[in-house]
Amino acid sequence: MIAEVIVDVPALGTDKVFDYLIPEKWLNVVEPGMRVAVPFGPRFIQGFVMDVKTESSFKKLKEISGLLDLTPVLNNELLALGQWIANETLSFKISAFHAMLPAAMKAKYEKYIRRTNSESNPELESLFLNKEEITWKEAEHREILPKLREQINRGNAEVIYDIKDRAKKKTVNVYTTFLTENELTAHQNEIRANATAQRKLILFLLKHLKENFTTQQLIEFSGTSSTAIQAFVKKGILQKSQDEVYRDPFAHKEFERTLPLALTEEQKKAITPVLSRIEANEYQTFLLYGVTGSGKTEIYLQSIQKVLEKGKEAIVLVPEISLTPQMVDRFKGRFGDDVAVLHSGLSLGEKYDEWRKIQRKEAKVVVGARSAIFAPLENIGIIIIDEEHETSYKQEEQPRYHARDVAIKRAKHHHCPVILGSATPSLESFARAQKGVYHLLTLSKRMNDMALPAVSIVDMREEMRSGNRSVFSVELFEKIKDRLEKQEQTILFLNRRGHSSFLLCRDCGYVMQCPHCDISLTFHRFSNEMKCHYCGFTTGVPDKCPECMSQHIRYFGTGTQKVEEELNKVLPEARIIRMDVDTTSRKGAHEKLLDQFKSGRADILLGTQMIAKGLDFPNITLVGVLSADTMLHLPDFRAAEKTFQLLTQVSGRAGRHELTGEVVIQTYTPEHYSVELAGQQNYDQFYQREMILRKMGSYPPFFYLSLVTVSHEDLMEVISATEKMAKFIHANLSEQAVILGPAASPIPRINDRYRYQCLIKYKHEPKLISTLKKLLEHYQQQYNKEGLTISIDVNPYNMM
DNA sequence: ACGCAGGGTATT
DNA sequence: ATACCCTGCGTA
Repeated sequence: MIAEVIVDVPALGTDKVFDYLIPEKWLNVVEPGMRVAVPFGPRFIQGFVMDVKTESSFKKLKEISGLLDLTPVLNNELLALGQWIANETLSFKISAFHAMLPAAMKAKYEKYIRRTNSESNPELESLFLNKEEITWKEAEHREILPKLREQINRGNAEVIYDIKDRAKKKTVNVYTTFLTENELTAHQNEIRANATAQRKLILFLLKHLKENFTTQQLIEFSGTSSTAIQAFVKKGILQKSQDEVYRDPFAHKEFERTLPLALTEEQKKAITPVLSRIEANEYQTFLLYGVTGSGKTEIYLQSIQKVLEKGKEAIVLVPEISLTPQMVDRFKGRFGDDVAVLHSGLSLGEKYDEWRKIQRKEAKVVVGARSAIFAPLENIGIIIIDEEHETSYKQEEQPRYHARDVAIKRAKHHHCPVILGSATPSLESFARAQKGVYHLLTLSKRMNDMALPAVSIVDMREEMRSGNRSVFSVELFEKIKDRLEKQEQTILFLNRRGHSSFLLCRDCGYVMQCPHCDISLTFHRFSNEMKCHYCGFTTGVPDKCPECMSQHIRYFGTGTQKVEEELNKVLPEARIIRMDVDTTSRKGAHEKLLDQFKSGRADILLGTQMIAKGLDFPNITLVGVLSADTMLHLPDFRAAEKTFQLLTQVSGRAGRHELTGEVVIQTYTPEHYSVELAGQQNYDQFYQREMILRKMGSYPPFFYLSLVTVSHEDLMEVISATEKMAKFIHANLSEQAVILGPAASPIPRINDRYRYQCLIKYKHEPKLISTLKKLLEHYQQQYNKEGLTISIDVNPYNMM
């Protein structure tokens, strides 16, 4: 028998199956979806078995050299899904498969040189330093590779390729006695009278024949000692073995069980079509458009309930870590141990264990970030994507897939519904719902009929004119003070992204730039350095302007730290929690800070992006957005949409319970429709206005986009290569396709490489993928020879 | 004539 | 990706 294998080499030339003989001993073991070790050229690497067949057109086949799994890690559905993703996103198949599995399962290669001749030989002794084997790295370091090669040729040594997983299964030692009662009694009589620990242990074992106990359990239950256990192992009374255990990230957490809540009329109306699709085993994508606080989660929970009752499984996608603690509480509270959680806050090993729990069918509900869409469930009854509009559902590295597309693909396979939920749906999804491609479900009322918070928009230019140069407008400041007096809580939101604190000379306008990238350097207070966020370049902070020598060189762009300092100055009595990358990078810090705020041990929660979503605390009655327009001016056609979504989401944090909420949005562009309409919480009108602009600009959802970015050290090379590519694309697509560019990328240089791009806008281009594939193949030689890089993003979200 | 570096190429 | 082979140039 012959296996078709995709090898672990992400390159154009190897993105196809290679045939290998299946050795006799594994004839009935090797199956599609398993990972195997294969000889590839002179080395050994990992590969995925695609198929098993009886004949090959290739003559001299090599044998599979090892198995990495005993059961397939990818079932047929996932195997096909991976190939589909590779094709749609122009990625290598191997990259797609890696994206579908926990990182722990990505192969780790280690190379050794082993001594095979054990006869006394001074040269071998000196090379191997009296060891059996040395690592390749060590040999390289000691510069003895040529000598070792000679020994290998003489047959005195060999190269060993070791392929391992990145994380191991965690095991504990367990002990069992397989002796009979009589045999144990015989042993009992031989134990010295003063060996109390041993006596206790044997009495205990007599009552628990053939049962498994860990060291801890034995000591605890029988009052014995670890020495006694070891002694029994030696005597053969106890058998030691390894038991696999899961690392449980929630081991020390109790989840309060909850029961389904009574649904409102509106919720009932929304859930009915979902339940009937679940019942009928039919695919349908629903767009659940519900204002913040309208009870979308309860709809998710009760839909899943139905799915579980039918004996099926569910996937729930949530955007990144930020809302996971609260979300996890709700899902674990309702479904207990049936829930597996996959998110980036878990360690490599923890993720691996959660994944295996799913694969072994020990979990039925998977809650997780983007990659959880690949959960190895075999009987999916529903897929839910919460905060559907979030851009984190698009992976920005190869394979550049969108979890929404994958969800729909899987749902069609499993004949089950998908729910896309959002208070501010992406224009793409809302337009599809309008067209009837998705089924629109609307929740227009907040639970308990709470009013939406009152929003006031403050023009910061006015503040500036009237002499207020603080980051707080008079109105916001007064309101914060008011909350402090009333002992209510405030959230202050600062969107630092795209507006990091850069260094600007007030006299000549000099902005400190990265010498390798066309981007300004960011000031890092913690390390007191200027840093480039793209290439990592770091330099000291100048005390005068390098251009004009002026002393008036200042940091611009207000960071959370600066706001915290200012708050401390003007409101020394306020207890502040700051949440940003710096304060939440430690494991569990996120949850800790939120708990602290929730329990009322702080008055103000000051933070970035991460506090915009999902927070639901009863005592928050004021939300302040310090500057609403930081992302409005990014070179991105979705800038207005992102601003609207963010402002609406943040505003939704206020007054979700008994107390009414207020929102203050500070902005330099109060007249912009995204700011104005977010203030009114008017999605529908925003949708109308934005759609007109999208139509005029031929942008999604009216047109699809694909972005080709070319980079090279030489500017002229990039321009001419990109021009050729634009022509090539143009020649291969229909007349309706619009090709923009070549034009310099929004960040024209990163890491000393110039970047040019070419944007393709199209409605229906069946030949697009094949054209882009041809393009990649065609320019491959150039790519190799001159260091030209081509990257293609089909349906890009990040235009940079 | 040999040695080494750099590029090109195949990997089942 | 990576190990290997080949070519070309430099040195002996």
